[in-house]
Amino acid sequence: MRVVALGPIHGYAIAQRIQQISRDALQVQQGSLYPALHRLEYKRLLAAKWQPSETGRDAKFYELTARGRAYLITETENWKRFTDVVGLILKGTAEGVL
Amino acid sequence: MRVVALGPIHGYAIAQRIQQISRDALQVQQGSLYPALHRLEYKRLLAAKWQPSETGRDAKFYELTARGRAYLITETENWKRFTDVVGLILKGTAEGVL
DNA sequence: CGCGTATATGTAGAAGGATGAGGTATGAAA
DNA sequence: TTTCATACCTCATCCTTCTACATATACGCG
Repeated sequence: MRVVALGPIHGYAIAQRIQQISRDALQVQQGSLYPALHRLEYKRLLAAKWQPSETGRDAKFYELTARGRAYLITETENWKRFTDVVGLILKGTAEGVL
Repeated sequence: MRVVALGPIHGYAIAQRIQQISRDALQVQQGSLYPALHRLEYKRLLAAKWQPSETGRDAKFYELTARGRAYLITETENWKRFTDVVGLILKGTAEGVL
């Protein structure tokens, strides 16, 4: 969703973008990506329309809906809280053993 | 596993510890915790023995094995790499939109 | 003594999502 | 013309989580 927030983009390009940003550290499998996009569309967090892509072929471009934007913000905060807490546990909260 | 790394501890106490460290932000359900401990024990990442707990009752105390210690270290690094990359994407890699 | 509460472990069923494999189709280049 | 990159999709399987339930013991209180 964060990638889609940068502007309308189709699924295949999302995967490339993530791989590129993460310098190949993260790759989203197509078998995960497309169902996920369908779920987000079904929940009306994303909206899709068919348009010719850069290569001239038709592709399904996704955009954030208003709900999607709100959802992304709150979930980003949740993600930060969650990883902060996990970080606390992994660091051992100053009791540094290991 | 990181909590177990602090010293032998039984399942119930692990849940309390995590909840305490996270100031109630994270609570591990018993239905997730016990099967997870069983899986880790099966994979020989944890070892268990029955001992009387602080309250006098018998409880199953878990400890990291050598494999568990190694596993924890590499997985902690993986976790850091993963969350760093997700952080990059969520921040938009300096293209700051949203 | 009986009762409730905190302690302590576990299982079962349903639901959700990732994975790996496979399938389809098009446009461009070799 | 065959191969490659693009672009979409589905399916079976596995793994994990969640909720709910089930069991049992120690301790304090009235």
